Amino acid sequence: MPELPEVETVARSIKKEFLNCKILRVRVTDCRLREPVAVDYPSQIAGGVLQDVSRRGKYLLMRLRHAAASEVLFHLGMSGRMLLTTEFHPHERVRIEFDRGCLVFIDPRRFGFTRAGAHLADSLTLGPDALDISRAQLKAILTGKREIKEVLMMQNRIAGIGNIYASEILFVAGIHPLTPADAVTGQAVYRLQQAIYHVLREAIRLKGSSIADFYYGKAQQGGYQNRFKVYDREGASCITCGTKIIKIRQCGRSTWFCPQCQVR
Amino acid sequence: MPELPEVETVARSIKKEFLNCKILRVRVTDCRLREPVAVDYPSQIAGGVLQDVSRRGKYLLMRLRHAAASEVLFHLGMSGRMLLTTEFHPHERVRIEFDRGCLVFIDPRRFGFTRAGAHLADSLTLGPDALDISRAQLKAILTGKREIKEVLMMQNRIAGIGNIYASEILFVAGIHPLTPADAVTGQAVYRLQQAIYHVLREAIRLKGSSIADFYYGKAQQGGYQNRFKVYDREGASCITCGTKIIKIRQCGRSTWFCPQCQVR
DNA sequence: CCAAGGAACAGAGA
DNA sequence: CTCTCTGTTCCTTG
Ligand SMILES: [Zn+2]
Ligand SMILES: [Zn+2]
Repeated sequence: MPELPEVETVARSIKKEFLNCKILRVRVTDCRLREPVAVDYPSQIAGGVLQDVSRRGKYLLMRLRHAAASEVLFHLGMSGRMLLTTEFHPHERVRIEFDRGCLVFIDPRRFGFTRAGAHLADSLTLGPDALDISRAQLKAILTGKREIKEVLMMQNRIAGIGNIYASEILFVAGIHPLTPADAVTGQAVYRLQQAIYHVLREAIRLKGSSIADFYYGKAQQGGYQNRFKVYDREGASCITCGTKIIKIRQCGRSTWFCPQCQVR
Repeated sequence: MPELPEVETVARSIKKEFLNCKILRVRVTDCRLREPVAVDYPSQIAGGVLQDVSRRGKYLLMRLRHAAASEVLFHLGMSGRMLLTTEFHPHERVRIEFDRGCLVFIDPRRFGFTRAGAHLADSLTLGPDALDISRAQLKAILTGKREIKEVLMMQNRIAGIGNIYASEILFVAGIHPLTPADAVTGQAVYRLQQAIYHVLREAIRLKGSSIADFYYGKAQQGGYQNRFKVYDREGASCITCGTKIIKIRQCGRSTWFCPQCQVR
């Protein structure tokens, strides 16, 4: 799950719980993530006071005062979660103990990572954030023969969209996922921009999608998984026209769409 | 059971019984396998004459003449068996009636499948067959940090080895199952190649392993289950040094080994 | 530069 | 006793 809406949900829950709280202790239960957790990670952030929590694309950024490192960065990968709990979890990797409670990073598949330092956001080569990309910016990234589905997921062009929301957005925009990016022009650009905004906003409002055991904060579940229009609905009826939803393979990932409503 | 030696045994028994025999009728008793049996499966192979029976990794391949489909492919999954019998079996899924008798595919757990068509073997992304992998080929697949036990079971790297023979082979080679694949070098590669060859050859000679009610052909049993050196022998004494055999969990499967004889 | 595939990883589900 | 799929990203190979 951890695409833009899920990371946004997580960021908000952490901010609500721990803003201005102090980090007492940091425990790295298992450092073997996509990027190994640095040995000095705990000492870099211990003693820090949480000054802000924000999101950049799918990255989570925490700003600290009074710690060696001024920032902590997280990427949740495929299966990463951030829980507010004191209980131990089998796939727990990092535990940050605030004065008001614990924040636990759980990541069964180890595709996520965390890093402490300064100006960490600057090192990320991200395009404009999907939530507030302008129409001109969107138009500018729709270049080349790559398929539009793939381009929507290129974090260096537009940040925050992953495999679930790419399919959902293209359905709402009425655009066929195999369309070359540079063939998305005119009205379609406008529809795409609207679809990106509305799909992501609605998903954030519902606290993201909870599939495969995803939850956030105090083991709460999101609700967008009940609103999927095409994702994981192969063979089911299109909610608009009744045609059977099709699943195809695009650059190693699954894409779902309605062959009737989504034209090239 | 259906790893390389069992599938080889099954292939030989079918070839011996039905080579050049004609398929009179095909009945799909229950099409709900891992991959549903195609509706036109019976019509694709009825009338065919069995020209050859072979094995690719754990797959069974039958070549036909005079039928719409030139090949029939089987994978036995976890619990699949091929019996030469006229009697009905409770977990029977497909029955192929030759002029000389019946071939029945039985699969209680439904993890196997069968498919008719042309060039079916080409669609399988299998590595070199474990029975005739060269030392250079073996060396080439021993890359990455994955554990050697897991790599031996990756069908796209080396085809035919499953959970039973992986443990047996590593014991004979004197290699610890947790060793990273890229740390298996030099003499160990040679020992591994030899172990693969000899363990599988011996198992084929004994008609495979019969556990959990596996049998083949005319309800015959294999004999390799009486030769297991480590598989399913947790707590028993190592046949070489007397140390107690240990069972561990590796990527969701059980692995058995001798902590004394098998070093990293 | 682009495209495609693999690698890293663990669990669920068929 | 099996295989394929999954929310991501990065690297290598043409
Ligand atoms: Zn439709
Ligand atoms: Zn021993």
